[in-house]
Amino acid sequence: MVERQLAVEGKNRRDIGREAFTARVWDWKQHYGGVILQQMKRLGTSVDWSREYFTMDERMSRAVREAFVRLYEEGLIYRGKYIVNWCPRCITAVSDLEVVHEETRGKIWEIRYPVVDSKDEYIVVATTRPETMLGDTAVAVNSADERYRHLHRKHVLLPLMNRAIPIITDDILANPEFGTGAVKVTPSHDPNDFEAGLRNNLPQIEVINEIAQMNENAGPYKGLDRFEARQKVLEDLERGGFLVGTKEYVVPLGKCSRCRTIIEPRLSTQWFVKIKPLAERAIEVVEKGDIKFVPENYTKTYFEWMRNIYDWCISRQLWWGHRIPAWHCKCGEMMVARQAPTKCTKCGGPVEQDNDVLDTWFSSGLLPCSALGWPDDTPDLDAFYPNTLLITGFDILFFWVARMIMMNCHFMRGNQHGDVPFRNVYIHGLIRDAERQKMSKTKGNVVDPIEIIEKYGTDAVRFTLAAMAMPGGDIAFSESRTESYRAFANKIWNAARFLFMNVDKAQESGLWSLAEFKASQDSISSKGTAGIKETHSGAPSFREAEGGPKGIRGFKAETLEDRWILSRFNRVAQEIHEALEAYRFHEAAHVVYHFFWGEYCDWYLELIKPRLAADDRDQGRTAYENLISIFEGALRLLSPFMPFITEELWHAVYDDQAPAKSIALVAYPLADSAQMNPDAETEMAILQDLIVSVRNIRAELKVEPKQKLAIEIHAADDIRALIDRNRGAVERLANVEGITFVDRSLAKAAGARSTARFDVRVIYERKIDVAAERDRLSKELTKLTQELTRATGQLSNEGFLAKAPANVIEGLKKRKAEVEVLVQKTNDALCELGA
RNA sequence: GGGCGGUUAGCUCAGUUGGUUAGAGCGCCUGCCUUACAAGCAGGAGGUCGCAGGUUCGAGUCCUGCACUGCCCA
Repeated sequence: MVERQLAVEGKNRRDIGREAFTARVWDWKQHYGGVILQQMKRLGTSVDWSREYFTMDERMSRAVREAFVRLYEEGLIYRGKYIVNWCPRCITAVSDLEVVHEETRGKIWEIRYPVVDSKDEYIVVATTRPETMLGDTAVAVNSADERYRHLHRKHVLLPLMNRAIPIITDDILANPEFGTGAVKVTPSHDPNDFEAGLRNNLPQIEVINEIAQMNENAGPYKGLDRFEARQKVLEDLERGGFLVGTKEYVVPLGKCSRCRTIIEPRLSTQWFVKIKPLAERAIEVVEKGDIKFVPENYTKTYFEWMRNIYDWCISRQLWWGHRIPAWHCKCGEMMVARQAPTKCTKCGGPVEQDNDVLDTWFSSGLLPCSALGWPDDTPDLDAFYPNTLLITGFDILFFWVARMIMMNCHFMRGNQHGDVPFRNVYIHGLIRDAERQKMSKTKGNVVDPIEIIEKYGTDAVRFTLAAMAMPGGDIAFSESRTESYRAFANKIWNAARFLFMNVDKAQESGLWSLAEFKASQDSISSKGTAGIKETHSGAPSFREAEGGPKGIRGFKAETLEDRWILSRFNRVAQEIHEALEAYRFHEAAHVVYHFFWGEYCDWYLELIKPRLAADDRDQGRTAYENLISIFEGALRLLSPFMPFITEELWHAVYDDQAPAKSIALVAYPLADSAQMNPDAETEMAILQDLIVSVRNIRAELKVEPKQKLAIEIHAADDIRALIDRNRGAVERLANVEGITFVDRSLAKAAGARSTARFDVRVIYERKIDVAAERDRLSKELTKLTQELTRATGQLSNEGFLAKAPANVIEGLKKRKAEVEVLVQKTNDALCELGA
């Protein structure tokens, strides 16, 4: 980024020098590093700010030097002249991972090389990079290729350079099936040719320099840019009659991931980590399950890569980064040391530090232990290593995760709590932009979270991300989802307004006050705060809260809706707990959303309204107690997703006398199975069904919303009793005045609805839309009949009865009975309509 | 070329070890400013789960092939 700024000023890093450049990078870091921290704070991340560190801190540098020196001493770091991916723009080597491959339309040229001492005989080779022929040192053919058998051990004359080069056999490089079966070999400028060159002891002739210009070995082409040279070479080949043909070809081009410049494979002296020994252990720990990936299919990707790994080029010809702790003397001696030597250990002469810096991932790879104080034996290291969980994106699985595993397993070998850097790796999807493009600093398509936060609020943004974070999938950032979760935050706020409005009234009349709620909850905070303390078991931290209180305190389940909401709360707490344990954040978000909006607000608040104003003081007090205690529990459930709004409201619920400094510090709700009540849930479902049915009929009959109507209900005694007990609720929520129970079935009646448990009819004089009703009923009948056929078929299938689990059979029987009733009722209704 | 994933409602996507009626948000249609909330409430329409086979009592879910598509690595 700093280089880019310099480019705008018309400069490059060499113009200003190493020192000034480094200073500018620090400036940049000072400025933008702060921006990132600000973003984290705005996002409400919960981090231990006291342990903040920066890659270039002295602490980190010490760890890096220690790691480098140890690996060097163990023979796992070596220096050598190898072919590397070279970016002629950055003027540095880059690792394999930093090269992006792109398929580009290009050409392939066929060139003939005359055979020495053989008139009119040629070998035709094909290349996509004719300029590299200037550095050719051989032509390779397959030893089994009959076409060239007679030419083994002969030479060809390299056109333009007039240099005799040998014809060699190399079965790895030369594939008889491909093209002419003969290939030119340029050990200095192609990785495969480089290997072949080593196998065959070929000279390495470099013809391209560090900034991709032809050098003195390129003879007349010296000084030309590589692409200009390509044109010139082609022209000269053409003129000399060496160019046989040209074909269109899709060329895989390697480009620099930083600047998109085409990578030039180039020989240079670099530092490497011998990776195989480290990779073996890193594979083993994952195989043994010491480290688990979520989602687990990344394990396969990981193995795939680790088993085909190459030595890691760790040196960079850059100026920003950890400098390689090696010192060179004019006498040729090289010293690798933790402390800078003052003079050469061999000749006593002055020494100079190696100019290269380390690949940034070298220091990042140490992070799990270095951030905790390694190489010192610190209390932090003892307490927190191995870490429980690493959360990251799959795009740096190899860059970072794999290297952390390799390096930490190596340096922490023998650690009493285990050598692995972490137990679990949660790999989240990437947040992509609207076009599903990966966001990146260099591409400049980054959506600034602050902007979205300013538009929708942090809570909405966090909830969106949680709700869309299904394991393994990317998130195409969608503002419409964020919008709906902003509405959710608003819903929570409005629910709170309703509560506090009523609480104020109750407080004024001396009926009830938040102080009573606080008193009933005191025990909540006394036990188990949400477990910050980590264990070496690697268990998620919220497990720690299990010793704490369960369910809802201070709740008096007096009515059906009380028993129902209490049961639902506990079930939801249970579901969220399970979802979070499995890193299924989207499921947890979904469940809590539906609970709060679809159950607490839509039903419980509506049902409890009359009780808040009841004449009976005890009844009123209970209602407030229940209302607030569920709300408080819901806030705790919601707080990890929406920390800001829940924090604010939570303190308000305790009238600013909260039992802890923050909602984040109290126990996360735990389910209490004793507070679950399946009967209440079933009964409530029937009531909801009834209310919805009536609303439904009213909508169809287009009854004026304000007009209350009487209804008739036909149902079995127990259902009748249930409805009777909750008569008020039905009347209010279904906009009904007067409920009559009748003994005759209402299935055939107009303006009626039937379920398996009841028939309900709205008494209304207006004619129903017969055609529409018939349409609806026959559609339903089709569906029901299909279901009945399926169920009957299954239940008469001996295989099913023999093999299916009992509860499934039981359930199906029950359902079949219901469907039979419904088919009957629907048929009756249709008959009545004259169908 | 090798590896991994995706294909479910108009759109964006859920749907864990196969099990009763496949869900959500947005959008759409109808009606409501009902004193918490119009960023809302009530009701509704909309799906042969990519195609073709197979395993099974039972397949959106498992297997094989195909089509289209995305990503990673060479």
